[in-house]
Amino acid sequence: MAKREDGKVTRNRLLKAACEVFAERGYLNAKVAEICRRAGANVAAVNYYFGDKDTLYAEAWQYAFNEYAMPESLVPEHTSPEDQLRNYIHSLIQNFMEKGLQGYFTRLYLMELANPTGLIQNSWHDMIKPRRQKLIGIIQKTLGIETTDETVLFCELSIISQCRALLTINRNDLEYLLCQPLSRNLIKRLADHIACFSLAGIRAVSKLRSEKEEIL
Amino acid sequence: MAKREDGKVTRNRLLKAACEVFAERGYLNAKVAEICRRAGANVAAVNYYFGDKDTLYAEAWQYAFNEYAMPESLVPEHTSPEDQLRNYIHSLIQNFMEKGLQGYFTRLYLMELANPTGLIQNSWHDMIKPRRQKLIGIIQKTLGIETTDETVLFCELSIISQCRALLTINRNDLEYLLCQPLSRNLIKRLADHIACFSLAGIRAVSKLRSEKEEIL
Amino acid sequence: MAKREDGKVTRNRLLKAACEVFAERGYLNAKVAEICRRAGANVAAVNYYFGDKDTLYAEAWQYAFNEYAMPESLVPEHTSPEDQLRNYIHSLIQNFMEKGLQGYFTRLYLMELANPTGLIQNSWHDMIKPRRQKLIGIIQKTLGIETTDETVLFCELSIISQCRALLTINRNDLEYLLCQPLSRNLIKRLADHIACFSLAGIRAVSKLRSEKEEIL
Amino acid sequence: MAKREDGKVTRNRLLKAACEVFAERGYLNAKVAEICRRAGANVAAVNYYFGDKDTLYAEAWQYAFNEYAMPESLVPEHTSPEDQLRNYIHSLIQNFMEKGLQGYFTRLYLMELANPTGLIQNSWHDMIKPRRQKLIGIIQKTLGIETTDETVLFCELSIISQCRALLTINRNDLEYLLCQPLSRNLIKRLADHIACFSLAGIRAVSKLRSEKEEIL
DNA sequence: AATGAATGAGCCTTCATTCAT
DNA sequence: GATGAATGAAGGCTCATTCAT
Repeated sequence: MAKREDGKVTRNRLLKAACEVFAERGYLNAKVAEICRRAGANVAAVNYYFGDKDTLYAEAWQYAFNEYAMPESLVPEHTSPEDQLRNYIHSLIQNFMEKGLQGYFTRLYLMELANPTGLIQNSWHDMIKPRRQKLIGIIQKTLGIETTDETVLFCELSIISQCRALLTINRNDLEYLLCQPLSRNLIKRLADHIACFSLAGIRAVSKLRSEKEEIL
Repeated sequence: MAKREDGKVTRNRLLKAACEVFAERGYLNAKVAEICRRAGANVAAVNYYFGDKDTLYAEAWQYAFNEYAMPESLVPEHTSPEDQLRNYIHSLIQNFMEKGLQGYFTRLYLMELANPTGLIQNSWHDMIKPRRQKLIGIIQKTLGIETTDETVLFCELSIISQCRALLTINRNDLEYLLCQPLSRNLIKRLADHIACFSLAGIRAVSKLRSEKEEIL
Repeated sequence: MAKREDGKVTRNRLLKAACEVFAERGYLNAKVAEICRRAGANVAAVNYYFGDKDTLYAEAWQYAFNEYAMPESLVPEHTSPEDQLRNYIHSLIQNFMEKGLQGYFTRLYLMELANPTGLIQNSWHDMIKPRRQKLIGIIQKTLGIETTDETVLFCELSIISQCRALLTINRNDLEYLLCQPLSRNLIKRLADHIACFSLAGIRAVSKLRSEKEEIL
Repeated sequence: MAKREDGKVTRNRLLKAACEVFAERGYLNAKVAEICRRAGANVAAVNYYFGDKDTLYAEAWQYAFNEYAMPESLVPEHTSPEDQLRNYIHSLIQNFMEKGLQGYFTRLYLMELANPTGLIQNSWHDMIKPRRQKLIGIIQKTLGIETTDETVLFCELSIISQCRALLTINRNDLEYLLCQPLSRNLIKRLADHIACFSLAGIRAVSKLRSEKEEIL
């Protein structure tokens, strides 16, 4: 019985190590040998437990999502939509920028976006869905509508894009662009900026939308 | 059988093939052998003309930038800042979305962002600089200031991020997010959205900035 | 078909084959593939066990030194310095000339001298040290001194040079120079000659040295 | 007519460059590309003028011998055999140790000894012969005999070996062995040592020889 | 006569995977 | 159930050589 336990333990250590290495290096640069080494397991362990590298990758994705992904209840309910948006953006950006276990999922996500391996297409949308709902809800409240039309989706895209860009860019380039070193405070100011910028944006396109509708 | 071409001819064929393959597969997945094959040259051709894969990569970047990148004079002068911003965003996005096979530069750019090879750091900033100047100028005019303080750079980042995101995402995912197929018209509407959204954003943070200054 | 040997077995076969090939062909001409072939192993075996060709080379050196080098106790104690010197030279030369295929170490040594790879500099002096001590001791006794001044080192160099030269020269050239085929007896006479020649040499420079000292 | 001249000029520049590079790096490490570069000629020049690398090597040997080898009349006649031997050794060692054009031949010679390419076996002995005669003559005079028996050849070997060893060893190792940095003065003292050491050696084996003959 | 473009054979190394134990 | 030994396919690079001009 102890042995069966050991099996699961090793398997989990492999998954954790896989998240680390895939997140740090991307799929191609990640070496199964290193994953095994970090997991304290044999070189053959990956093939033994998962069959091959591809399968390990897909399972690591799931694992990362379950273990590290942004907590569901990251946005306090019962506050104004404006505050909710600000909160959402802040928590998203902090999640991006801070090193640590919670960053794995976002990194994997990013890596996959830029270099699609085609190995996780099945689970991709399902994993993303709950997060989207939250943001879309906030946008709808801000706009004062309940439908999910093009305008809402465009706003979602604008907000997500601004947040995601901070991770897409490597630290050096970001510091070069902003002409100052990254600090906790800078990140906070950036989040404030994005919230303010986006809130105004939402409202502006809201007007545009109303005008269009009136015409129709 | 056309041997002994001008030398430059083969070299250019290699560069073109390199752009294709690097853009399609990324640096690691790109095989020197395939580049040579596509260029109709011998496996040793890359070494002969460029020394090694790294150098070829850097030169392909330059080549892609020169051949395919957005034309310098993309924004008509003598219009209102609002129109200039709209124009800038439209041309940027169209460049991203419509070039089809010829969007090599943007693809290379993206790949490098996600998986920095560190091989083009020297030329990187130089290639980007003129484009930035243009956008920063527009933002300054919109804000009615001439300095390049944090607020300006934040706005630049917000705008660029929204545009770039459209390429970060692969076509299928984008269509999934927006719940409709990509069309010329959709792209136009998206550009309009980003312009409107951002213009309002700039103005909003402008106010914030003025308020801050008054306090100081 | 004897797969899954102890691991050490294959490793040792590789080391032995490496000694052979490096000794026969020198570092550059030695091909990893041939070493593996001779060891009955896969091309990747060298990488598996040693990481790369350089490390294999360094380890082969150690192996050759341990396996084939001249036995420590080559000189009987408690005899006159003259006899000891004669013994030392005889055993050194015999070691050089007679070991046939097993003279790996001396061959490697020579190859390295002529084409320094810089890969064994660390172990080099350590491996040589004990042998030197023995000879230096004999020379000191012959000179009747205990210090290790320049004169002693010059004598060491003279003696070692004469012995080593017999290996520096290939067999054909040596036979050409001496106008007779190499035989056990010729080697013996050569060793006698070097011993006699050197003994007289040591004594001569000894006198020179005493005279110098008197002047000072 | 000027063109035919150019051909010979280039050919000679190639030979000179080949001597340099072969002497510096040995046959295997020498790259034809570098030889051509140093000669200011095309990559294909070696093959054009000499057919292949091997032939160039052989011709470079001849060239080095003719151009750089020790001058015939290096030993003043009409002095005592002792002085002649001292002179011979001094000039030989200086020839070895000093960098410069004259060192090429000796270096090529050495390289070939340690890593026989088998490409110059034909000319080898012929090129060496005149130098040997000079030394053998001196030894014979010192021994007071005219025959070239084994004893004479052994002495020749002993002397040459000591001199050659100074080049066989790389500078660092030599300084390590002698516990002091190489200086012009040290080289002079070494040459003195070898002369003194060898003179005594010759005389000692001379006695041995006489005794042997008496027995016979 | 001489050159620069182009080639191909071969080498070292990497790495996911397999297999006997 | 799990491991360490062993493999093979493939990649980047070197370099002497060839060939059309």
